[in-house]
Amino acid sequence: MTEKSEARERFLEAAEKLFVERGYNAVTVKDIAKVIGKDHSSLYHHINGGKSGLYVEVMTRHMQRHHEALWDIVQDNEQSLRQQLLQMADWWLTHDPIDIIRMSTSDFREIPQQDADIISEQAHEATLVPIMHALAQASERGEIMTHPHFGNIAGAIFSAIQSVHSVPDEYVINSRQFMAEEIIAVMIRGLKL
Amino acid sequence: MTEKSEARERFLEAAEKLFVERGYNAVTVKDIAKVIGKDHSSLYHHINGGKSGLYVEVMTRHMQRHHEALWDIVQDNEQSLRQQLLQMADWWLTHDPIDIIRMSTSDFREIPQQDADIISEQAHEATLVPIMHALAQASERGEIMTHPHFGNIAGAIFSAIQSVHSVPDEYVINSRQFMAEEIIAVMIRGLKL
DNA sequence: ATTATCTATAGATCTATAGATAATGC
DNA sequence: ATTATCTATAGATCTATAGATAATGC
Repeated sequence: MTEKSEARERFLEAAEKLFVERGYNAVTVKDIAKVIGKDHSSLYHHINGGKSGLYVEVMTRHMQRHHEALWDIVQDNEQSLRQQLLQMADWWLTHDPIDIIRMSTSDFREIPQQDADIISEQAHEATLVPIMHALAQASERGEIMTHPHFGNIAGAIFSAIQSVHSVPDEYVINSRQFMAEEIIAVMIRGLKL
Repeated sequence: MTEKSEARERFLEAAEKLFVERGYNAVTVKDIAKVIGKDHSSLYHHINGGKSGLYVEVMTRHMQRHHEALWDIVQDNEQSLRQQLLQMADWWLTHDPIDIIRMSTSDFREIPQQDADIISEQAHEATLVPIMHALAQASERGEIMTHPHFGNIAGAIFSAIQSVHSVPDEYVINSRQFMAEEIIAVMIRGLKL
């Protein structure tokens, strides 16, 4: 195995897309190899730890990408909670849904618990923590009330926005971003002083 | 196959529990049979359509149960949106999470699309429609504002409450019901006139 | 010479069925 | 006599590896 390799990178990207879209069990190593037009046996030349090792590597990276993007958004919009949440919504709705429940009830059953714990923690850092941070800043500015359990509220906001993903195309009003905007408006209004 | 049978019913119940908990692909017919201490080949004596037929039958029933429970709650608490939502939250948090995303991106890939469409529609009727109904009633009473897209708001409320399921035990504040109560309070406040 | 890819195949697991044996209903 | 359960096994699929062949780097 080589750490740096064009082919390896393509395997990782294909795997990330499929694992995130369908979950661990609905993806075979053949599915992944097929995406980039190679035989699945080639995958084992580039990846350590087989399918489950691949999942762990790829999901770790996936969460890191979300983490970076979210913190950039938080810092680029420091003066407006609404702006922060709108930008987050835009990011989430232009990427695949993050199905925490599926990960913990299905995917994590197939990998070592130690790895599951790491990915779980990363998911938390990449989703709820940035929202909590934005909420805390906004309450310091007096933009919203202080709330004793911002973690709980952050979870609600995250899931509410993610829910827009599961609206079928034919029921979308204007755009998914618009729907998220409506949800964010209600949430912020409910937190106003 | 016999429609009415003690053993058949036990197979169905075991299957419902496992499919809902883990999703289609993370459950084998052996897992299901093991729960009730029978060989998996016995399952085929009671069930038509094999594993996928079993899934369809069991998930249809699952959604119908939610549907009935939710409408009972709506009708037993007609004068208070808060009470309706609190009761719904209590129901959802004492049952397994309803992972619509997992169903549509993983489970439904393994069953005929026609069946997937039916279950999808049932899930909609069992979750969002009751909330929409409660919201419409509340706006008629003047309890909350009229909002042009109650479907969107209902989706947000449903997902926000469901999100409490994915909070690990050690991070639960008071109880999961209490956390749902906080979320409901913010949502209702955001919808007040 | 080293790295990447493919062919072939082992071994495990999974769904499903045939057919023998056991349990139950009349 | 009918219904339910188990044993045994077929056939498909999946992960993983060994080893031959092709491509690439120096």
